[in-house]
Amino acid sequence: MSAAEETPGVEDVPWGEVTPEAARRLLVAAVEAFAERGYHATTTRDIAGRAGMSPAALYIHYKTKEELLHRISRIGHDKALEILRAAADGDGPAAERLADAVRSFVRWHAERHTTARVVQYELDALGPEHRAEIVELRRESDATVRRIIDEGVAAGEFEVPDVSGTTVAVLSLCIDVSRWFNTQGRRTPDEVGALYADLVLRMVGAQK
Amino acid sequence: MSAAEETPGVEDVPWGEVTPEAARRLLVAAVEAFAERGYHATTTRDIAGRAGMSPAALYIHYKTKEELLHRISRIGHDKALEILRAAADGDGPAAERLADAVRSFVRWHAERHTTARVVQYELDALGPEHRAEIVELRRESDATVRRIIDEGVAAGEFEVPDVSGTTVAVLSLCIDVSRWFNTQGRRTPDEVGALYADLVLRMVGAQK
DNA sequence: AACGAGGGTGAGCAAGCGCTTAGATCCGGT
DNA sequence: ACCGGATCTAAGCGCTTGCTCACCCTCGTT
Repeated sequence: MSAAEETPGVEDVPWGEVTPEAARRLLVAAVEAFAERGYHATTTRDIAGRAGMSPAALYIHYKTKEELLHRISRIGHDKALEILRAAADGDGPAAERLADAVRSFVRWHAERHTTARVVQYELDALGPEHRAEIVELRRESDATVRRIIDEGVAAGEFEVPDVSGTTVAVLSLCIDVSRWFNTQGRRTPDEVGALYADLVLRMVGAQK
Repeated sequence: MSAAEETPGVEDVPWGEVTPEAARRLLVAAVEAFAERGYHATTTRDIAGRAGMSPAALYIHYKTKEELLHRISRIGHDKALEILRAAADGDGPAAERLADAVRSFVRWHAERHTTARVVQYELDALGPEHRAEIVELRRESDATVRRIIDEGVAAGEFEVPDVSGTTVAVLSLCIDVSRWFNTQGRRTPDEVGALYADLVLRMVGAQK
């Protein structure tokens, strides 16, 4: 178990960086709606309604429905990448850093699976420029995980025949948690994180 | 390597079971469109256009757009389950059967990733009864994989602390191949299948 | 007291949606 | 030669969509 209790600071609220307050309410409503029904099946009226506002209010804070998705996707990817980097930049052995990365990354995808579902599975609904921007962030996530595995192999901690293939598999495994994870299910985010960290260590052939 | 060569029989053509020919053309067009843009972003006019027909022609062969998705989903899930069961019902050791299952399941998800993407990720667009029917098929896929792992543990071949969690992870890993796999990418479906079979054997602690 | 800027609304526009209908065309059976 | 069913189309109906516009309300400032 790692340090998880903390004083409620400035940016601990999930969408604390989004202001003003009405814009945040709209964004939170959009995340819920997109996660439940998908971007294309969600109407701007539905989003505004969930936020307790008229349909026109949405366009005071966002130019288009697509801009809303982009904001969600951007903030979510930034957060995901930050989580991976925090673990990767530790100074323990590669096995420990990889386990940390998977554990916290998976925990985030489980705990905030509504957000993660939108962030990870609605990429294609973005316009070309916005999509390109997000794809670049994903490349950095990939590079971060790959680096840990590379270092583990170099240090003789891991035994991995195909580093880039294994990297893709590890990220895919973690991301897909947001698709099947259910808050009403048997497992807590912490439990899934622990299970997945163990599975990934096995995948890279780390000795226990 | 398992038996995979067979004489081109009645049902080897991907959508051979769909008749008449115009209905099949529409269904194939729908698979492509749904995979590219998602169910909700696809219009009936687009589907009919890809099949070289007028929008109204669709409704001669299918009652609604949702019925098209259901037909695709049903046939796809049947095929996926059949693949898993063929491997699970083998008579070798559990490790071999698990590797076979993952290899062929992954190969299908890579080779036919357009179909698989629709089948695996557009479940929520189905109506309640159709969704329930498909969910039941997924439960059977889960049970099939779990059985192999259970038997491997019982035989002392595997070392798995959490069988149901590992089952979910294995299936999730395989299914997500259809999301990221790209025909233009570096890897062939066979290569991904082999890589994933190896990774999964590691996940269950099979001695090599 | 008057102001102006920003946040909000009700009504509604143009476009596109899933789907229907009336009628044309094809074609094997008698 | 004629029929009847199956297949397909042109046109379009009723509705919803993303988004806009003219207007109103609430304030801190002067």
